[in-house]
Formats: sequence, structure tokens, C-alpha cells
Amino acid sequence: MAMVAARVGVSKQTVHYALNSPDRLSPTTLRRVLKAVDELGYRPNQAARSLRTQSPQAVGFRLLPTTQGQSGGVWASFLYELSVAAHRADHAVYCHPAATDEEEIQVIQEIFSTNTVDCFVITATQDHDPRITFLRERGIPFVSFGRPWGHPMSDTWWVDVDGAAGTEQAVDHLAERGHRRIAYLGWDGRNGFGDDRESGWRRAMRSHGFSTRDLAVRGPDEISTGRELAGRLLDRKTAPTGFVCVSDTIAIGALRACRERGLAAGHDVGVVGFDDSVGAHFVDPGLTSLAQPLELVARHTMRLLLDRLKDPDAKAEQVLLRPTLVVRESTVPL
Amino acid sequence: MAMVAARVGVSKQTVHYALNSPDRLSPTTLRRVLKAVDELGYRPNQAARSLRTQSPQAVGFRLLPTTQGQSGGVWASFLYELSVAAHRADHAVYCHPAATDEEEIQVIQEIFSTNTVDCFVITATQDHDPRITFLRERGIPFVSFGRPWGHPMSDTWWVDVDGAAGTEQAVDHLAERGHRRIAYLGWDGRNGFGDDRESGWRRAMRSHGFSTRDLAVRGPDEISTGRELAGRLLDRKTAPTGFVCVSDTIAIGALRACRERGLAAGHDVGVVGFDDSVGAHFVDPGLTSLAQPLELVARHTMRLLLDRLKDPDAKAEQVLLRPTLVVRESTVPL
DNA sequence: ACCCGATGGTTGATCGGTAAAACCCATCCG
DNA sequence: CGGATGGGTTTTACCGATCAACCATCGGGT
Repeated sequence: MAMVAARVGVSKQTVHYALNSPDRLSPTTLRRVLKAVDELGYRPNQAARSLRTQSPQAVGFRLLPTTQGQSGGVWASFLYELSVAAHRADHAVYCHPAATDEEEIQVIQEIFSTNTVDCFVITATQDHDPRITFLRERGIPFVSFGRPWGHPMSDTWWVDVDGAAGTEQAVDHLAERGHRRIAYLGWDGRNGFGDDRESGWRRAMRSHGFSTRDLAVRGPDEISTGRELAGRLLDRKTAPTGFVCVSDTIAIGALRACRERGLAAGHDVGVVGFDDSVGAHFVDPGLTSLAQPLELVARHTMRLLLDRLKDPDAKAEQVLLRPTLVVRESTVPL
Repeated sequence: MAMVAARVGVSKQTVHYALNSPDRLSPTTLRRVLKAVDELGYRPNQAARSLRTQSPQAVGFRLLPTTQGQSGGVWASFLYELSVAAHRADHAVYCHPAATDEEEIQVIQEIFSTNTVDCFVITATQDHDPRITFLRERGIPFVSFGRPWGHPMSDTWWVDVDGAAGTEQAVDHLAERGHRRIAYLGWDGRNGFGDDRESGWRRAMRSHGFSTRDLAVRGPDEISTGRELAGRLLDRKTAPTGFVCVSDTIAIGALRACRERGLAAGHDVGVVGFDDSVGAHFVDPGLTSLAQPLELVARHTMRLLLDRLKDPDAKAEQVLLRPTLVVRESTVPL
């Protein structure tokens, strides 16, 4: 910076103005400075800037071990979109690993107190998420991808995808294809996301005048769960012909159960998953699934973060987006 | 830092010593300083440190758009392992998006010149990779995950997985299961990785005394490729019974071709993929595949980076690791 | 008595930007 | 003609850690 200034014969500050508030300089000086900047290939030092402004211009993002969250590489796609949005806003994405929520809290504390990042994006939230409690207590800026179930909603910054609207779409789609007995394969345990998605199914079923009686079953998020639950339902006297599933993983299990019984997915039965993960592409027949608008989610997440950083005591904002149904052979054969 | 110093009644520098070179202080002073650090919850400011040391202690990592590289989320797992290794070495992982190699070069230049990171990890390398040319020219420190095919190998820092050794294992495994006509489904185009993997297959076939004649076929990395190539081979008079595939994607296609012909994978035919991606778990029957030792790769990558940063003109190091065969139902039925 | 090195700690400069205020000089106005 | 105005630029003072040099004390060897 000093070199550029010396070369043009102006002060350091003038160089700074040229790059950050060009309108404060006369057109001629501006041009001369920019020319020198270009010739010398000058680029401002990020560390110095962070130090002075007390803001590293970076958002923290937690990476999950692959053993978990292989549930679809959704977070991997989200991370990409987030980094695009961050880049656009001149922010860096700092990735830190954490196997458990406790560890994540640990690391968050560490990198926040050292001024390595100035805010966080929280994903894979659970009911009464301890991370959110922690961040709220400390007043650390964050935006959560996923509603903070169990916390005051209107008081927290979040972006989420409307799971209920998604499962409604799924039911509508199956109903249109002639299905009337549509089951719901969900997660067990207390879980805001699961409840949300189930409620959408229930509402849509009611509005079509279909019975939901004995058609909602639950289990852990495993392929085997989907296979067993769907299998049990299919072995009933009046078996369902449609399956709305809380995740692709469970849906893939359901597809397997169908095949084992000689039922052609798309023809005899319809199966819909959730997340449109890689598995949904790979499986045969291709799985109809609800895709989360990750690019939009990322853009809003970044926008909310910037808003929040600009005005620390602004009113919390929330964004709820609709998933879109990606139709494949599991509901509509080729 | 000044506050801690004031509280203990020592100078700033003493606090620094307490945290960074504890042996330079007397045990009593050390204890008193550390106590104050703890009580005040002091944490050093990373930006200030980066500024002074001229090293941000961060490694840059490029994120691929999800549309590409869905080839298995291998990079996502690698990123996790890399962040673990980096964290252990007190380094941050800075993620930047780039859709093309040209864009990546652009971004690398940007964040390196602004001192945002001090080195890079390059993945998904190709033959004559332009990024490597660029980085070598500029003398920017980097380690490549994947051999820099087309560049002087011994002159570049890289960590890689021995593809040839992998496909050899695959052939051995299939041979053990009684297969003698084992085909190779590869990638088309000039590609170091592909050639490497194919050479392993060829070598193993020869050592078993099996013919390779007309058994190696190639195409783009798509499920449809595997399906068509395997289909064509299966429809021959003397069809192969084993398939060693350059990727899980192609292997999944091959599995599909088998099923369409009523052949039971694991019994009638054996199929082996490469990468042990999520697809290999999800597919039915489960796909036997070659898993890359990503944790090891990440650890070595980080080690090489640190070596290189410590001594910029040290001799380049290389690490070649063996993949391990993960056996599933596509070669050994339950 | 003198010098020497080791031990334990201090001082001041510095990294490269940015914020805030001061400054200069023309123009405008009563 | 003096003072207010304001655009354009400079000055000064940081941000918070680290580096290099320096100082004080003390024990030991000659």
C-alpha cells in the first residue's frame, strides 16, 4: 500500500480511498492510483484489515463426520452454495470439524473468542438444540438452517424448508396418480422436522378425504427401517399403494420392500422420498423426492447473517422456503 | 493481552512467553500468568497473529458444484478428514467455491495474494492440470491429492491412492471367487487415474493367466455408461462374469445391466466399484468397492503442507497409499 | 576483584491496513 | 473583505500480537 502511494506520490490513505470509497477522490487521482495498483499488482492484506476492523469477514461452518449425515450429502451441497453466497459478500467460509454437538460448542467458543470468524451457520438442528442455547446465551451471531424447534422461534434467526408443504405436495402428486391409501414412513423419537413433515401428510390426506388411520409408522433413519415398515404395511390385507417418506434413506428401504414383493414402483405403488440426495439418483427405479432449494437457502442465510452483523440488535428474521418435487420413476414410470 | 499483563503485574511479552514458550519463564511467573489468562478468559487474536507472522495459518480448499463430483461425495469425506488434520495442526480450512479450473485459478490467486491462506490442497486433478502449472509457476505452496499426471512427479508434492493396486486386489478377489473372465469398465479420454486403474487390472489378469482380450471398454462416468458397456459384454457368446469398474457410478450401471438380464450379482456375476461412495451402500445388492484411506490421505496431506511451509525449498515429498477392498453382496452374497 | 554466561524478564518497533480528525485551498456569501 | 463551506487529501493514532534487542541479577571460574 505504501509502495503504491509512493509511486503515485500520494498518501496511504488516498490509496485506501481509491479502493474503498472511490467517490471521495477526484477522478484523476483515482485513475492514477488505480493504475498504480494494477501495475504493482497490489492486493490488500486480509489479516491487517481483520485486525483493524475487528471483523475477520468469515463465517464458521461445522463439518460432520461422514459416518453420520451421509443421509444424502445435503450439507455438502449446501456448503457449496453457502460458499458461493459468502464469496459474493466478500466473506470466507471457515470449516471446522465436530463429531458431536458438545464438540461443536467447544470449537465455536474457541474460534469465536480468537476472532477467527464473526458468525456461524448452524445445520442439522435438533429439538432443544444445545448449540442454539449456547449461542443465544453468549450473544454470538448465527443463523440456523432448520427451525430451532424447542426454542422461541420468532426470537431466533433461521432459514428453513417447509417440510409440511413438501409432504403435502407428495400426497397431492400421489393422489393425482390415483393412489388413495397413502402411508407415511417417519422418524421415531421427538423431532421437530419429523413432526412437521408428518403434519403435512396428515393435512393433505384429510383435505383429499383419505383416511390416515394406521397409516403412519416410524423408526430410525435407516434403509432397513424403510424396508421393514413398508414391508409390514404391504403385507396387510388392504395394503397402501403410496408411501410418503420422511427421508430418501427410508424411501430407498421402501422401494426394496416393494421389489421383494414383486411390486413395480411407479406402476403398482408410488414412493416419494425427501431431500433429493444422491441416493435418489442412483437407486433403480429413480426415486421421486422433495428437493430443498439449497441455493436459495444459502443466499437467505448469508443475507440474514449480514443483516445481523450490520445491526447486532435488529429484530430477528426468518425465512421459510418451499421444497420442490422432483419426479422420477418411483411414482411415474418412464 | 495487556489486561492479563496488568493484572499479573508483568509485561505483555511475558504473557506471550507464557502461552508460546513456557520454558522461558520461571515456574512461578508462568503459573501466575496462566491463572490470570484463565480467569480473564483471554484468547489471542488470530488476525493480529496472522498479520505479524505473515501467515494466516489456513489452507485453501476448493468446493465443487454438486452437479459435478456427485461421483460419490469422496471429496466431502476428504474435506472432513482434512479439517480434522488441519485443526490438530492449528490451521484453519478455508473453503472457496469454483465451478471450473479457470475459476479456481482465479480464486487461488485472489486469496493467496491477500494473504487469506498460505497454501492449498488441490483435488480432482486431471492430466496436465492447469492449476498445477499455475501453482508451480507462482511458487505457491500446495499439495495435490491425486498424482499430477503430465507434470514432473518427483518435483511436486502429492498424496495419492494406488489405483492399480486397487484394481489388482479387485481382480484377485474375483479370481478367488472363481471368476476367470473379468472385464474392465473404464473412463474414456486421456486420464492418468483411469490408465492407472486399468493397468492394475491388466497386470493382475496377466499374473493369473487370464486373457484381457476385448475385455476392456470405456465411456464417460455415468450410470448409463456402465449399464450399456456391461450389457454389451453380457450379450456376447462368451460373456464375462466379473466386472472391475473404474468408479462406483459405472459399477452401479453394471449392476443394473446384470439385473435386467436376470443375473444375480454375487452369484452369477461379480461387480467391483471404486471409491466406496454413498451409492455403494445404498444400492441393492450392496456394491463391493475399493475404499480410499481418506483419513490417512488427509493426515499425510497436512503433514506435507506443514513440511513445505516450514522449509519452502525442501525436496518435494510424495505419498502413495493402498486402497482397501470393502466386500459387499455384489461379489459375495449374504 | 573481574569478566562471563545463563536465566528471567522488559522495551520498543513493526506487521498492513482503517477510523477519525485535521488540514489546505478554492469558492461562495453577506 | 472576513468567514463559512466543502471537496480533496494528509496526519495521526490505533487494532493486538510477535520479533529483536536490551537489561538486570546471580553464580562460577580465573
